[in-house]
Amino acid sequence: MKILYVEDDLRAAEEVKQLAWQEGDTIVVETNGSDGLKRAGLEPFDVIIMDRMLGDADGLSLVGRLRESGVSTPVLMLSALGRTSDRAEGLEAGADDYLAKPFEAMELLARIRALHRRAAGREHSAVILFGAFECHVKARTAFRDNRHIALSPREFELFRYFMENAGEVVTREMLLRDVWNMSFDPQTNVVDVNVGRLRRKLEEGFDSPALETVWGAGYRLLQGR
Amino acid sequence: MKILYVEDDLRAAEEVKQLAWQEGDTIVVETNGSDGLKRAGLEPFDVIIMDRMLGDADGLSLVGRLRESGVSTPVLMLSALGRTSDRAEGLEAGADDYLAKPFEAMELLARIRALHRRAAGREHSAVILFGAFECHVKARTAFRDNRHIALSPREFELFRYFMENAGEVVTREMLLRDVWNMSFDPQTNVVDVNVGRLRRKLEEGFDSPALETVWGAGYRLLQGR
DNA sequence: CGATTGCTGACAGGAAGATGACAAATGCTG
DNA sequence: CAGCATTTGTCATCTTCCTGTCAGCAATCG
Repeated sequence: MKILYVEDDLRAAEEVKQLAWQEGDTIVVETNGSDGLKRAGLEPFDVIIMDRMLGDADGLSLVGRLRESGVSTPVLMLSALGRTSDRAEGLEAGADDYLAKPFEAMELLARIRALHRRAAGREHSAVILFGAFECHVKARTAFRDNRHIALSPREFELFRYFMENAGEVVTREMLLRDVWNMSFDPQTNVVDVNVGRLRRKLEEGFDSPALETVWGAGYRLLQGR
Repeated sequence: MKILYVEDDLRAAEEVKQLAWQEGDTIVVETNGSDGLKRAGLEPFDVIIMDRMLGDADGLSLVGRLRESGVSTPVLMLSALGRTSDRAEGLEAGADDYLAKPFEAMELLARIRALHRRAAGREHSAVILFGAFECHVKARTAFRDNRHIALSPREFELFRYFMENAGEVVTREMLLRDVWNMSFDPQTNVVDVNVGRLRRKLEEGFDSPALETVWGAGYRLLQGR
């Protein structure tokens, strides 16, 4: 992945650069706004990281000018200002994500990667891992602790959805909308029944639970170990 | 060349990484099995180097799962075990080469390069291997466990297509488009019938199944052992 | 304890897939 | 060219599997 990092704090830039290099990404650092703008227009980057406070310019206006000149590369904005209003302001200016300083270099890279995935439109990878679970999308197979689990079409779709939202609460409305493609309430308990079926298959022969019921809200996929 | 190196011994990884970088190759290091698996499913690599002994997994099973999920990137397996039986085991699991520890970083890179050359030519190579199956494209012959299997022209085309997409789900639409060269739905069950015929020939006289029906999706070629 | 929310087994209708029979097309052989 | 074998698409039928519905029961909450 090729990244442009516009930052005047060289110490911070160096740390991120090191880590990115270890991860196999290339980072080009520009230390002021105008050079950054120039560079972004010249070469194609996968992602741009932009500090909000630069010596010669405001990150906000830089993003604006970038967008104006037709550069649609996703931008992650960095700022010492952590207030929610700043975040909103940044996103409004055309940034795609916002991270408050100070941050862990690792966190930054993770956000960058997520941003890139989102932008590339390939949110879905061939393999999704979470806890003891594996979802092989292309092969349409599911595993728990390396043990294969046979799923019906609907169950697999459900499982994949839970894997894509691993650890988060998934509501019945979300499932109806995204798995059943229904925007209305079918007045039945389709979801419950099918989640129940999936749960049984995921838990049969294992000790720890796989799907947790969040009372009054929905369901949540657990680590499974 | 872009290389994925799954290794928990960071010292060893670093040395190889340095050298590879000098040679103009990019190495991404993952230090445990599940991250390695995830990464391999996300990005395309030219070659994967995999340590056999990892903290959280066995390299052998990782290769197996990789192959099952449709990743056909060549894999070089590393191991402290130098016995010939280990080598054979590694190759059987789906690795393409095997190198005993300790090794010279230079030697590793040479092997990697050789592997890549071999694999690059394999795109249109005469032989496709997967599990117990062999497909000799030029000779138009098929084998399972070294036993020859007589196929009709259409059956052979089908078989080759399954071999090229080994481990992944192949839909009826894909088959119609790529094997029958039909962009429309013939409203018949041509595909079903012919897959059935192929299946019978591939399974007659063997214990384990060869073609799995993935309900609501299509078919999938299995390892056959 | 009543009300709400969630779980589960049974069941039926239907969709998806498998298979045997048949026929048209092709190609080989004498 | 006739005769035969092989291939391959079509069709009808049978089988298997999937999945929504519902009713009754269990769990949770106030």
